[in-house]
Amino acid sequence: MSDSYDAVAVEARWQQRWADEGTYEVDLDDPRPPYYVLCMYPYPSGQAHQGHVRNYTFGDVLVRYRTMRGFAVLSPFGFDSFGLPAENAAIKGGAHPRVHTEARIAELKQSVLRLGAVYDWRREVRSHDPEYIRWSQVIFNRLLRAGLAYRAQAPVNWCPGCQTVLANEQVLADGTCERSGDVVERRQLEQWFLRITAYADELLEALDELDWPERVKTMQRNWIGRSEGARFRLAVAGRELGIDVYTTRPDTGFGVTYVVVAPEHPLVGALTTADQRAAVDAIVEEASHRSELERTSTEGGLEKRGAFTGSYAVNPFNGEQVPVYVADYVLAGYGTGAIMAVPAEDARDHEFAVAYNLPIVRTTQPPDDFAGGAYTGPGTKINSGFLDGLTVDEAKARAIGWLAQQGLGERSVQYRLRDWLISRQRYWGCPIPVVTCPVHGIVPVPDEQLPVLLPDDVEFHPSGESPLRSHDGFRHATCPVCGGPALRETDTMDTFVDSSWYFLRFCDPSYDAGPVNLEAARHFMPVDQYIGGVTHAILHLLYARFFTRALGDVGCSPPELREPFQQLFTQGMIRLGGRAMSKSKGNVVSPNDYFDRVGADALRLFHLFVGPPVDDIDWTAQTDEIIEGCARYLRRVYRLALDAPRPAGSVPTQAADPVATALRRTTHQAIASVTADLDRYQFNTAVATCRELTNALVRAADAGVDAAAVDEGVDVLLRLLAPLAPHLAAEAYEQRTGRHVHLEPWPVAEAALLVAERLTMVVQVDGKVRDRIDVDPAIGEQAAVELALASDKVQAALAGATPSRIVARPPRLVNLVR
RNA sequence: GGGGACGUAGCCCAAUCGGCAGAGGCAGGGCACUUAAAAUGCUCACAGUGAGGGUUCGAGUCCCUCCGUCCCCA
Repeated sequence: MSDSYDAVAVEARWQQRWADEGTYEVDLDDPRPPYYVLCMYPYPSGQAHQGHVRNYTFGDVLVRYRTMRGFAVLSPFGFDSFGLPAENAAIKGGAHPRVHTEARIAELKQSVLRLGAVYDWRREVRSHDPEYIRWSQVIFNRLLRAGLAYRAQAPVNWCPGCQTVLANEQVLADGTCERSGDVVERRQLEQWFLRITAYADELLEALDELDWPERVKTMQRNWIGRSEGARFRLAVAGRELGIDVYTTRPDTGFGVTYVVVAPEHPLVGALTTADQRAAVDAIVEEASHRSELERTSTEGGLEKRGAFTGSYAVNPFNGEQVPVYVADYVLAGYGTGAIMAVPAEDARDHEFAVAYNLPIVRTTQPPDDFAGGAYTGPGTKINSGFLDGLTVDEAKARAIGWLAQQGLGERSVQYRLRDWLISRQRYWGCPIPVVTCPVHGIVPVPDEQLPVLLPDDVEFHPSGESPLRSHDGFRHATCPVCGGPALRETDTMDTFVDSSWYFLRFCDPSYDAGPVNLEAARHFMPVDQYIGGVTHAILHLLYARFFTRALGDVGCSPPELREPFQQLFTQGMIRLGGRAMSKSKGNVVSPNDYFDRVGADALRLFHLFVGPPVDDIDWTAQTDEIIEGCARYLRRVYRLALDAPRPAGSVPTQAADPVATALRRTTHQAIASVTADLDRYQFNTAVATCRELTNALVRAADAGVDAAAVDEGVDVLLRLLAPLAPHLAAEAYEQRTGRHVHLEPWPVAEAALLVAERLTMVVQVDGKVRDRIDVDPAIGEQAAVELALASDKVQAALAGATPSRIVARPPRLVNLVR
């Protein structure tokens, strides 16, 4: 039964062989040009899910394809092994996070191996490894010394149920904690920050040069949120106080009819008069319970979300006194935490003004058909004193100049981006390596004493409080400066820190003179192809870009390396029942069942074939049938490879055998087409082309077409399939030729065979197809028109009329217009 | 509310520059092989491109409006 293909056995054998022979291990001294392919390293959640399969399949296709193209492809793998789920499991009575995590890693790794995706496993990195912790902490120390890490008070998301600060993404849209469901509060706490804002401009500008999806670049631009405007000081009537405001619309200064300060603004107390105290306090109290999202939304109106402080500010533009309000729609963290409100030209100010009966003065003339409300478009300035008659843009510049001249303010650039809060009151993360000494204050733990490791003998409290706080052995340390007693920092780092530099560590993961081997990083970086989910479009990718720059600037990485990921590819999501497939939603479909039933190649082929890699896919009732069809196709290829005639001399010439040449044409066109598709991530059409070639070869073999031409086609087919269905291609190729397909060069198309011998030229009369004529592809315009006019069908359609216009696009089309 | 992407056979998807709407597949019908079934092979049908308008000799492709789905920002 030579025809039967046992996918499971064959796949296991080749996986073993690639590992044993180190087929995909590369080193610094490799003479081939380097190429770095990387899939985002996963959080180890146990068995792989289809999203992993999709991701690693795409990556593996590129690794194998680039290898056949002659590159030394660096393809490492690792695990983002710190994080909340493991700790939450421990709190609920599960195993210790380390035990839990390592079991999950083993499971996930098993799935990845069975997928047949190839990695240089010598380079495996795991965030919770002591060596990785050590170097993360060294990096922290460097950033601290350079002033890029600092400690400060900041308003944070505090979950009273979990007794910890939450990251923004752990707060649900309704302002509750994703874990406990408690309403998240805003609190002022001392936290560690990384100064990503120092790189805001650079991170923004460099986006232009990146070969990334436009969508992702746009998201990053919005996230950084650069805006230009003015910052100036408003005097408070009758008081020795000034309120600093920031505005992107200094041209609207004459339309300011009130001023708003954020509930957390430091001047709230001073501005509030005795009779307004109760109302203001109520707003401040309420705002502390609302999420930022709720506060900046106008959903449900702005009534009851602000209060008059009792104070008045002076509008410097016209000298009028305007009331100062406290309202939750102004955030303390953006700009100066206070705004000049222009209800005529800002939607939220307008809504607030209507709700509180405040005056509205237009300063830009809206168009005649304007429906009313706030007008934010361009136009001529009105009611604006010295700005009258100017355009909005002219007025902005003039207003800023005037403010500066008066000594009131200046041009100012603001970013929406804030510094990165990395403190987590959690156990399962990289400890922040500092101690607090009563004499010397905050002191970093010296490099030679690193790593500061997590103690294993801890108890997890259902309250959610970090076990490090109550672990005396960890908590009590000695001051590195004086040797006296000191308290160790118990906060750990956000896991996004770990994932911000792992790609640099992969270049030489055993390097022990620093976090990054500069020579290896210069050799392999930047990552040529980075592949992952679009869910990381903002945070991970922005942090990684920041780290790459910051590490270079503090001497931990090549300083000339500014961008980590040259080319980014973001794959689509997998949905089941209309929702994203994810473990937390409990709707995952395990790949392991498919490995057992139809083999990894069939599942890979499905993911490649079902649609464009960027598109989301739906896992439906039809999915299993398509996968079954992929398995059927692979068996068909295997039979073809075993049954097709072996070479019998060289391929015949065109003149000697036109049928064989037609087959060769199909073969070589397939090479060109698949090559172009793989270069553009169009895996679905690459598979379609392979199937087309297969159909042609099966027919040709059955019809007894020249054996050498069929043999050439089968040889090419198996090489084209090698990146897509690596086990089957390897097995079939070895059976047929005795050689290892993954060590073969990628096929090259013969240019002469890419041009069709004959083409069908369409002849239209008045745009309607009237005839199709077989022509030489090199036909000239005149000859094409002559042929068209010679057609009986065309003459019949013309009905004796002479064309008034002839559009000739040889060799494809001639259109005769009456 | 603002910005963006998408909408092609029953279903998933193709269609370089605006030039024959169909490459590939799933499901379905028929036929061959078979005692039968499975497996395999061959074969057939199925849409005029969400709706409407515009530009053009010619529009799935470009422009406008509307509908629907998804994403981002508020």
